[in-house]
Amino acid sequence: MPEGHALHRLARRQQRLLGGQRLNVSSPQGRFAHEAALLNGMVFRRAEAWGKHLIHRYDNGGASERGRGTAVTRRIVHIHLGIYGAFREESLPMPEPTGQVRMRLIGDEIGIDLRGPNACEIYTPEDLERLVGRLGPDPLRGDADPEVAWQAIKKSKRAIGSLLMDQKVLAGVGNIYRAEVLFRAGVEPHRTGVTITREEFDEMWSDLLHLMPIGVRRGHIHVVRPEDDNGAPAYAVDRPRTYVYRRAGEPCRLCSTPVLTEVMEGRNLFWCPSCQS
DNA sequence: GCTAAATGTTGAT
DNA sequence: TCAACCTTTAGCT
Repeated sequence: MPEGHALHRLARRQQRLLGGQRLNVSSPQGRFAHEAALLNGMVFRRAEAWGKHLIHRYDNGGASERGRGTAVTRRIVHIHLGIYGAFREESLPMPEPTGQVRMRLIGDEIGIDLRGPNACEIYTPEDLERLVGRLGPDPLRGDADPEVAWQAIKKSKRAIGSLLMDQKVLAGVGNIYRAEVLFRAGVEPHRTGVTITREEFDEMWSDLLHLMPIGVRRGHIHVVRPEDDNGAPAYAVDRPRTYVYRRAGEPCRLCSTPVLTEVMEGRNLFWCPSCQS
């Protein structure tokens, strides 16, 4: 599930479920065992997301109250779910792990298992600085500066469909938001960055500011306007959520032209050749 | 019940 | 350009 909205949603939820608690940390699978041993018994302080990256912050809790001489130990965990990675919450007592559980966190009232992540590792503050330094603005973070993305796009000869997926240009946008934002802005995905007007960029940026928080709230990407539902009743559970993503060959929801598909940046891109030019 | 593909990134070749 | 990650789901049968 992980485009940026999913990671921000996870960060909020984990902060709420585990924040301030002393955790039991383990790695039933073993691949994170050494690191888990270092974290075990520490206090989970914060969870936050930068683009598709999730950061957990721990400290050893209460050391500062004991006066000088007691060093506060802090640790940072960096998690990237990749395509397969997923968290699962379990009520206590935790069931025996099924499958490959890379990291198991047990708090006061709930446990969380992490499976199949692309990355799960301990970070130094410098590692985190380096990560954040190479990410473009994240529309879900209040401090995001769209100028950084615009400067990268306006002088690039790469396709806008590639640029939107590039985490150095925009952090948190993935294959679904790429296709849908281009559709909603009427921009043909093969156009190079230099051909994108400031107005088009502004439209896509503000659309991301609008759409991604909806993704965070709902837990999935939903970008189809009610008036484009083709009469689907408001109570329908399976209302269409995307205009073009994964709709190759199907009629465009606006003009009925068959949706096209092609691999761009190693991922399947979808667009309407009539609505996007 | 089985197979293929999937919202992503890194590091080796 | 490709393997790794190794779960989940959609779409068949």
